[in-house]
Formats: sequence, structure tokens, C-alpha cells
Amino acid sequence: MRKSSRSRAYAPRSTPSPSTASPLTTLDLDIAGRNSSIVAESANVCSNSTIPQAISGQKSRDAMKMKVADDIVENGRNFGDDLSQIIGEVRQRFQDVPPLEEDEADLKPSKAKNYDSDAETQQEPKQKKQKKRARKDTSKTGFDERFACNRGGTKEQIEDKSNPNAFIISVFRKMLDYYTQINDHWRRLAYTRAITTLASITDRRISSAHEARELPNFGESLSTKLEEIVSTHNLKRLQYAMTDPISQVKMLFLGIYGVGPSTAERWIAQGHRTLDDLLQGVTLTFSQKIGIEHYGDLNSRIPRDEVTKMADYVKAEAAKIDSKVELIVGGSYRRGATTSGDIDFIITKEGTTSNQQLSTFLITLVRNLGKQGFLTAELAAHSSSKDHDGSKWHGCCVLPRIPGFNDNGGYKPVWRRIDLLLVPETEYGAALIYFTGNDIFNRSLRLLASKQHMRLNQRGLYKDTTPSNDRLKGAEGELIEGRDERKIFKTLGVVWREPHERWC
DNA sequence: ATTCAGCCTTA
DNA sequence: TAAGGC
DNA sequence: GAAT
Ligand SMILES: O=c1ccn([C@H]2C[C@H](O)[C@@H](COP(=O)(O)OP(=O)(O)OP(=O)(O)O)O2)c(=O)[nH]1
Ligand SMILES: [Mg+2]
Repeated sequence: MRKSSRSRAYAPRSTPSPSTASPLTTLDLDIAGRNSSIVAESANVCSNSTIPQAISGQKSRDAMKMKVADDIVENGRNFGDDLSQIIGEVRQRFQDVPPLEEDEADLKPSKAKNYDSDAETQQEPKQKKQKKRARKDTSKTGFDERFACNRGGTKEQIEDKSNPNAFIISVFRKMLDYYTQINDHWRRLAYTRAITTLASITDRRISSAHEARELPNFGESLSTKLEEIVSTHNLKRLQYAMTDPISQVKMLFLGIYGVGPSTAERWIAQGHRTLDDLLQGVTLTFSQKIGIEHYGDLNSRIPRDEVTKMADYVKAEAAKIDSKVELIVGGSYRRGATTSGDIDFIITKEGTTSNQQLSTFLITLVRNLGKQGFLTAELAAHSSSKDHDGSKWHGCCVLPRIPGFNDNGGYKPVWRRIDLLLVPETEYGAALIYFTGNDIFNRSLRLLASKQHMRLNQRGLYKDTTPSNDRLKGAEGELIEGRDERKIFKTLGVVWREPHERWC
């Protein structure tokens, strides 16, 4: 059932020929890439934390250089020089590297380890000071500022200049970046929240652990770190994180589309340290193969004007199939980003009430775009393999040569990730919220909904069947609204925010 | 000890 | 089901 | 990592 079920339908898995990186012309596709976003985490909290293009949670980032197999050439050039050096270092120092201390895992909370994962945090078991700060009474206003969705934020204000604790924030952000890359889910959440707290303080400087401890979202560990930052102007943990060879390798592996914390750590445990090692020593999934093959492309950002070109291309093709179908570019593009990690399309049509009514269109669109060489790989697509109503299509694409636009100094295909989301008109509003994000905004909004005994997902806002009662997705709950974006905000008591104000 | 959003696809 | 991703 |  593995390979067989997968292959049928429209497009075979792609046949990316490493050396021949020019998808166009080849009929049918070779699909590849897609993005891998590690995006930020955290529910409430946010204000002006996470960064759009600067950090953008993407796996990219400077440290993301990589070394690819010699036979794999990206854009005609073999890249990986400096990375090679880093890797080389890793190789050597590898032998006497401590067993990667704790775990940093964000896996299952199952085998919870009690001991602090931070060596430096080892403090005496000082009795917890009662920190039962009175929580904000939100019952009256119905407006809980602890939720990021209620604070909003624009990509501009992310660079909060004059904040008395700006330096502390900057260091915490680096820690956040680190945990984002290393994919430590919950620490990311914790740091995001702490940063939000600090960012909201505009009238004073926090300079001691004691002082910090009184703040929301600041526990023992973060308070201690804050003091260390203020007093020593440095943070050992960060210093270590940035230089630890194993962490670097983990980040390298996490940059591969289709590789998460579990796989990355397993490979490291098995002794792998470079992408070469992986190509030769492990069994890769289809996505991972493409992830490695197009490591550079897929970890690079897409300029806004290029996203626009891609959108035009796809829309034009869609119009030939069914002019009534509407395509909206969501994601960071809709939020006004100057660069995006991928391109996200919402596909809808007036009068539709189910994905099935759109699946035929999708299949045709994908087939046509594949024939043209625009789509180059299929990474996930329920729609094409099953006869039911698949709701999404994830793959890769390459913008063809456009004279005067991307052929300066010669055209070279660049693989980009593309996501298509099928949306019946009845779910348009909820889907728009979902696909516009950002992710933190969404989570905040959903958390807020749940606290009001409602459930928000990409299809709609539902009235739940009691908090404890259900929990089993069997109980759908009653649909409150799915069509209108604004109504959903309103029902939740959240002030309307334009897409560009949803950077959390 | 649990929760931190909620859902879809792949292997 | 575990893992990865949106 | 923090709150409950
Ligand atoms: O964990 C996630 C990831 C994404 N999304 C939503 C919000 C996001 O805006 C949209 C598209 O996902 P994508 O990964 O493309 O993020 P983006 O906001 O478009 O940023 P990028 O520029 O990296 O593509 O899906 C979530 O709800 N949860
Ligand atoms: Mg996107």
C-alpha cells in the first residue's frame, strides 16, 4: 500500500534529475520542494515579537548554509563552501562533544524528565515564591490582552526601537530563534510569551531576576537569564547554543523539507553529520529527497514581486479552466510581506458547499500546470490519490523565464513551494483567517475561542459541546459561522484586524 | 501532571 | 500510529 | 519554559 497508493492518479512522483535542474519543458512534472516552515509558535502573547521576513521562522536563516552532495548542483553552482568548513569542524570536534546534554525535545510529554535541561539553570531548589499575581479580570471586558490576537501587530512595529528593555529582548529573540530552528516547540512558546511581556513594558527597565519574577510569563529560569543578561551583558546558554556543533548539524538537518526534530536527532545519533552522509546512509522519503536536492532554493525567501508573478501565472491558467473559480493568495503575501517563504492559494468558487465540487478543477489545474513544467513536484495531495474530497495540494513550482524579470544574467530555475487550499464558499471566511495567519495569530485566536467554549478551525467557528464532555472529534458542535471573516472576529469579541496587522 | 490550536497527509 | 507540515 |  505504500508506494502503490501513492503513485496513481495524476502525477507520478516526480523525477527530479539532480544535474538537470530545468523542469520546464519536461512534460509532466517532477515535483519537488515545498517549504518547510518552522514558523513561530506560541499562542497568546506576541505583540511585537516574531519577525516576518527577518526571522520568519523559516528554516532558512544565515546559519543555514549547507553542503550538498558533489553531484547535486544548485542553480548550476555547487554551493556549500563555508558550510563545508563548518561541517568539517563538526567532524573533527565531534569526537569529544558531550552527549548533547539533555534533550531539548518537544516530542511527547510522555517521558517527562524533571531535571532542568539547562545546565546553568541549576539553582538551589529555592522555594517557589508565591507568584499568584491576580490574573486579569477579563470577564467584564471580554477583551483579554493576554491573547496575541487582541493585540495585533504589524511587521513594522516588530522593530521596536525605543524600548527600555530592548537589549534584553534582542537576546531573548536570539534564544527564540535558536529554539525555533531547533524545533523546541514549547520553549519557543515560552520565549515568545516572555518577549511579549517585555515588549509591553514601556515605562521602566527590568534589571533583576526578582523584578522579572513578578512579570507574567517569567518563571525562575527566564528571570535568572534576564538578570544574567543585564549584569553580564551576555548569556551563556545562548553562547553555547550558537556554537555547539551538534546544534548546528541539527539545524542543518531540520532545514530539509520533511525532516523534523525526531528524524534529525535520530540521524545525528546514528552518526550522520552532513547532507552527504544522509544521501548515502539513510532511507529518505520522497519529500526529503527533494528537500535535500533543492535545499538552497527551498530555504530561500521569495521576493514579493516574484510571488505576484507566480500568482498571475497560476490565475491565468485557472481562468482557462473555469473563469468562475477564484484564487486568492493568502499567507504572508496577504499580510503584506516583502518576501515570502512560499505561495499560498485559496481556491474557491461561488455557490460551492464542499471540496468535492472543486476537486475536479484542482486536478485539472494541477495537471495542466504540471504539463507546462510550472509544477515540478507533488509533496502532498490527497486530492489526486483519493477519490474523495481532498482539501489541499502541496508541491513545488518553478516560475518560467520572463524576459526582463528573471533573466538578468541568465535565467535559472528556482524551486519554490506552493500550497493550494480548496475552500467551499461556505467556509471561505474561516479558511481565509486560517490561511492568512500568521500561525501565532491563529493559535491565539483558537485558544481564545476554546476558552469561550467554542472551536475555531479552517472550516468555521463552532459552538462546542461542553468543555470536558466532548474532546472526541466526533462531536462536531454546532456551526456558528464559516463564511464571513469579520463575523468570526466579532463573535469571538476580537477587534477586526486587517491582514497586515496580524503579525504576532 | 497537564496544557500550550486544530487539522491534514505520508509512511 | 508517529512524524511532519500548514 | 510557564501557568494552572
Ligand atoms: O502551524 C501553522 C502554520 C501555518 N498556519 C497558517 C497560517 C499561515 O499564514 C498559513 C500559511 O502557512 P505558511 O507556512 O505558508 O506561513 P506564512 O504565514 O505564509 O509564512 P511564509 O512567508 O513563511 O510562507 O497557514 C497555521 O495555522 N499553523
Ligand atoms: Mg506562506
